[in-house]
Amino acid sequence: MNKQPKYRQVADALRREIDGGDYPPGSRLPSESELSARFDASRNTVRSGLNQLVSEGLISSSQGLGYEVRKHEVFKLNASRFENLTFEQNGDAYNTDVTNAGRRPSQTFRVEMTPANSYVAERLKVDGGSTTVLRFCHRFVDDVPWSTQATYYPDWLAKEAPRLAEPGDIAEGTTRYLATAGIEQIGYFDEIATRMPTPDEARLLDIGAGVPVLLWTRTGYSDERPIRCTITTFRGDLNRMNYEIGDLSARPESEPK
Amino acid sequence: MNKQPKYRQVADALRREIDGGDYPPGSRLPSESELSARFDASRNTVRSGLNQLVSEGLISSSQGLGYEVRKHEVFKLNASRFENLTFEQNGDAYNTDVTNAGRRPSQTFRVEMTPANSYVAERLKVDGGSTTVLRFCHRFVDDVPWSTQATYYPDWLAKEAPRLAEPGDIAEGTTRYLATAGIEQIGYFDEIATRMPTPDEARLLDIGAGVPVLLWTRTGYSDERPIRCTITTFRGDLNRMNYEIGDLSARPESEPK
DNA sequence: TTGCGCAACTTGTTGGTACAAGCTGATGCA
DNA sequence: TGCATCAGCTTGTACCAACAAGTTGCGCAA
Repeated sequence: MNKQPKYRQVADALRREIDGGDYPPGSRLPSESELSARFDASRNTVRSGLNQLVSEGLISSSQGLGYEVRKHEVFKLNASRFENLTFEQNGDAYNTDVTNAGRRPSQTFRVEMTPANSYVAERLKVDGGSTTVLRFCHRFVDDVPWSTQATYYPDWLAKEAPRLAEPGDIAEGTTRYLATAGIEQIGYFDEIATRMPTPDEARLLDIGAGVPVLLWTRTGYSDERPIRCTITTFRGDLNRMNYEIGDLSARPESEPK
Repeated sequence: MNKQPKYRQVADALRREIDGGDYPPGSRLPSESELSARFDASRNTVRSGLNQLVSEGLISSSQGLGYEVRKHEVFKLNASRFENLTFEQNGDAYNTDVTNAGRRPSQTFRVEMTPANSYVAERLKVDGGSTTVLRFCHRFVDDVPWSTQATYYPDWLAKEAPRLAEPGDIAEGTTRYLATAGIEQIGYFDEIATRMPTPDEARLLDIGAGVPVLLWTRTGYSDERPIRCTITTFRGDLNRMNYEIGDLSARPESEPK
């Protein structure tokens, strides 16, 4: 006989049907009571099964509406080209990338002075708790929260490049501005991790249960020392990071889907 | 008043206490009935709250034992050095990396012929369903499942380098073997994504609920065309990927923790 | 025609109960 | 002493009930 618990049978059956295309992305699942009748299980048991799929990120639910099959269009971010070392873009690579994809970018922005936490302090090689300039972006694509980006600059750098600590955009791009101030960024160290979002992140990025975040930390170096640390938090279901290494001339223009 | 539902209050309180160190990694939480008394909530409500923390990956539960605070030591993988273009390692970068970290690596290995799925076919620029050689690794660190790695080689390459399709290791490393066969890998395209594991992946990697997987796809190119596609699936809680770009001479040897 | 409000659906929350199943230590028999 | 068993803890599964709260559309009143 079937020794799987009933709630898991429900989850497995629905997962198969979703994967098989019976319920395409964006469509609605039958209601809990219908499923309850179909599987001859109590509403609680059906809910357990649905909950499983929610925490796998396959479906989402809203009160009064029902369960919907999640649609996920991933957005590709070419990290090795993102701020190319030879071709310095003017900082809004995000804007051009999103616009090129036919989507509408928007963002909120703020600047503040804040003590470095241990994670940032370690990467900037400054003392924990010492002051840093934080430039923070909250980015949207078609008004859907997409990512948050926090860039920390060490105190000594803000003294040499005072516009860093002023509110408002730096039109020519911070990297280029720093170059005019004599600080040239010649290398990066990228770290990529994933985990489930904290409640704060889930709120900021409007992440439902079952969607992990992709954490991207980029530490930029001059020829002497680290000059910035950028921590970007992406919705894991909507983003993919790409790196090109070496000679890819054999690679055609069209990227894999 | 507090308008948060009770099960969330339970989750938030416990999360604070775990983050605050009241329950260090590896320690056990009070039992459901104790928590039920403490929060003046039913066992079901407490279970909902605990379930929340499980799906955040913060705790795990086992029948008969109780709830345990998860410990997570991340393992750093330097992807840009992993198979350096100038310094060809002999393929077991994984073994040396793990051994250097004072851990014990082990793996199972198999070779098979398999039709390419659309994901692989797109990257190898072959027809969907055409035959590929699959070399598959299931890797462990200290007997804990760590990652699975599936490398697909196109059919035409297996004809030029027949040892690819033979079972058993290629001692000098596949990259080096391919070079002797006149196939030189001169560039990579890396894609990194994250999502919740499928039930299969959860089983293979022994992933509890609430832990995402990190997906790393590396497509290797010769000067003419793609020659391999490696798909690595990591436990997201135990791994972090690093990339070095540009000149990092200013970066000291010691990596950030 | 327009718009308000309610009925009838949906999921969300919380309580209860019962039994199954896994783990641990104590007890007692050989 | 050594080992089997069992009591008493733990979480896992499954059911029931009731009400809260969000959404939708129908129908009636202005």
